[in-house]
Order: sequence, then structure tokens, then C-alpha cells
Amino acid sequence: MAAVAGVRALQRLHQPGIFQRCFGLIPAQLTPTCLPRRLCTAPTGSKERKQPDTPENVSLVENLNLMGVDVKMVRLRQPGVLRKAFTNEQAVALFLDKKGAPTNMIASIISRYPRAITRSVQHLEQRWVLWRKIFNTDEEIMIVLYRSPESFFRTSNNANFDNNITFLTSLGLDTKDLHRLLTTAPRTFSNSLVLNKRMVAFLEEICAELGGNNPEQFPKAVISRNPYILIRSTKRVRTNIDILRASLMLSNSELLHLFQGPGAEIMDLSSECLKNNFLSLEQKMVAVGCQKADIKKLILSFPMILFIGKDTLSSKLDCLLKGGITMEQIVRKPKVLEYSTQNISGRLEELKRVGYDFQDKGINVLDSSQKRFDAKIERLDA
DNA sequence: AATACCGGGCTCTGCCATCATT
DNA sequence: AATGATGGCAGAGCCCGGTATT
Repeated sequence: MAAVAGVRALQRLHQPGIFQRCFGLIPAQLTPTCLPRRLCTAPTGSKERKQPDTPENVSLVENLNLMGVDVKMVRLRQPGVLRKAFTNEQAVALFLDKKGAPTNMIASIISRYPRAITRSVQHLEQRWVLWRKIFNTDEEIMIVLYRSPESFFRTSNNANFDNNITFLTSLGLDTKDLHRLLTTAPRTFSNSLVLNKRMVAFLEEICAELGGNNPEQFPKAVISRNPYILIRSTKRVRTNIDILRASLMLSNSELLHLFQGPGAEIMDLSSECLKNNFLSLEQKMVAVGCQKADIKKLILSFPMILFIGKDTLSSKLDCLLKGGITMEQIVRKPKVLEYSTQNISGRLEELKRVGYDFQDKGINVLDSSQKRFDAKIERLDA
């Protein structure tokens, strides 16, 4: 859902031959992301960290350097690892190598999650087998592992993984659902069973609270629509429900209906984000003369609109309005907002060129695949 | 044949705080 | 005390096509 464009672009490269193609990308990927926050954190007075007694393990550092690991990054992320007397960097690297990861990929993985080198090969072999219960190929695992080393390496509790599979299956999720979960939200499976159970119990509670007559199926409905839900806090979800209820004056049944349907996808938004996006949408709509009822209608029929950040939404709406489309039309056919601003503006231009009349013919033409749109233009051109 | 309706496919990490463990 | 394990957080969309309808 919230994939950043760059991430998505990278994903597209992850088709066959991923390892080779990632080659050039790794260094650039590695460096920029994480430095700023940490470096900016000024030591807070008395809490200033004194140098620990144990010095770094020199030969380990040397080893890592030879492997191409970004030791500076390791020092920032998990400095304790560098002070350990015994680590498994060679064995871990060999393990990953056997699974098909090239050297620079291995270096990137260790740089981003140094604790990986404290795992034993036996543990990794086990873990690999577990992941293969859900993924069909080693390459599938490698793609996720490379994307998110932390998800793969963070826990030393392998049994927990199995327990989670059992639990999730018991909710009615099938292998396809699990595959999707492990692909898109791998952290779900490193969550403790207790944590996952807590969220599921919470969802059932919510359903009952909202007057649903079948609370046991509710978690499955939400999870299969929103694979991220299990890596969120119940607090966040609760806050979001309250925000939506209050800002839209929703009844219990309206809320229930929303969350069982497309609204499941916005349950896990950062609460501030949800609030802000709502406020800016409201502001925008009021400015062009919409009523409260219009706002409610729009959000209920197309909750994903609250997922769109302030600036993106603003430019998208401006683009449509400038193109001669009215807010009323958008409220009636909100799906046009699913398309990128660039896409929309390109289509508007095309349609303007052929003299398309939105008043007359509506705006559905914007909500279609590229193929269909092109065919449409061709017909209009003829 | 063209359009409308609708659901589905892709899709998320890396850092920090706070426990528990040793 | 230092390290390990775990929970929580911010950030934030786009596109396609099957099938019913007209």
C-alpha cells in the first residue's frame, strides 16, 4: 500500500534474474536512508552514553570490512555486535551464498541487520525450511530477506513461526493469504504469537462492539484486505476507529460496514496521518462548496482517499477541477482518484484534444486501464 | 460493442524504546 | 551493565480486466 515510488520501482526489477540486476543498486540503496535521525540525536544530558568497557573485536571488524560490510553503519545500528568475541559472519555469508545471494547483497544484508551474524547456521537452515512452507522457491525468500533483513533475522524463536502459521490458518486464512502476508508484511511472522493473538482478539472485540453478529470471521476479513494490520498496534487501530467515528459521525453499523469492506485498508494508517489527511480533504471540499454529507459519502464509498497525502491529493483534485470536472462528479465517481496525477493530467489533455464533454458523458472514461483508454481515444479520433 | 461496476493485483522498512535475559 | 528480543512508530497509491449492463 504505502510503498514509496522508489521501492516499487525496485520491486519491478525483482523479476527473474533479480540478483544480478540488483547489483548496481545496492550501494545507493544502502547509504542514504538511515543516517540522519540517529546522527541528529543529541545526547540527552545525564543519559550520555559512556564508552562501554569491552572494545570492538578487531578481527571481526577486519573480517566484515573484507566482506564489504559497511562497518560504520553497523556501528550506528548495533554496536554491540562488533564487541562480541564469537560471531558467525563467515558461516552466515556462506549460507546466504549457497542460497544464491551475491557478495554485495550479503554485505548489504549484514550492514542493515548486523545481528544476523550472531545466528547459527543450524538456526538459519531451520528458519529457511519454515519460510519454504509458505514460499515455493528460495528466490522468493531471498527477495524478501534482502528487502527486509530484519524480518528474517530479528527473532531467534523458530517455533513461533510455526505457531503463527497454525494460528493464522485457524482464522480461515489460506495458503495464498499467508503467502501474501509473508511477502508484504514479513514482520507478521516474527511477531510473537501472543501479539498476533492480541490483535485478532481486539478485532473480534471491535466487531462485537459495533454490533456485528459474526465476530469470528471479522479478523480474517480485515487481514485479507489489509495484510499490514498485524504489524500495527491495537492502540493505533483503536485511535483510527475513534477518529473516523467522530469526524464523520458514523453509526456502529456504518463503521462495521466500512471496515469489513474497503475501509479495512485505512484502519492501519498512522493516526496523525489519518487525521491530517481528513482535515485537508475536508478543508478542500468545503472550499469548493461541498456539504458535510458529500464528504461523508465520498469517504464511505472510497475510503482510500484518506490514504492520499495532503499534497498529492491537493494536486490531483486541482488537476481534475482545472480540467473542467466538478467536485460533484468526483464525489459520484471517486475511483478516478486512484490514478496518478500524471496519468490523469495526460488523459485530460488527450480528452481535451478530441473535445470530450464531461458534462455530457461523465468522467468514467478516466477510470479505465491504459489499454481501454487508448482504444477509446482511437475511436474518438476516427 | 461500448460502458459501468466491481474486485483484485502489486504492495512495507528501518529506526527507537523498553522490556527480558545473561 | 550490556546485550538480546520484541513492540511500536512514521511515512503514504496505482493500475488492470472480468463480467454484467446498456
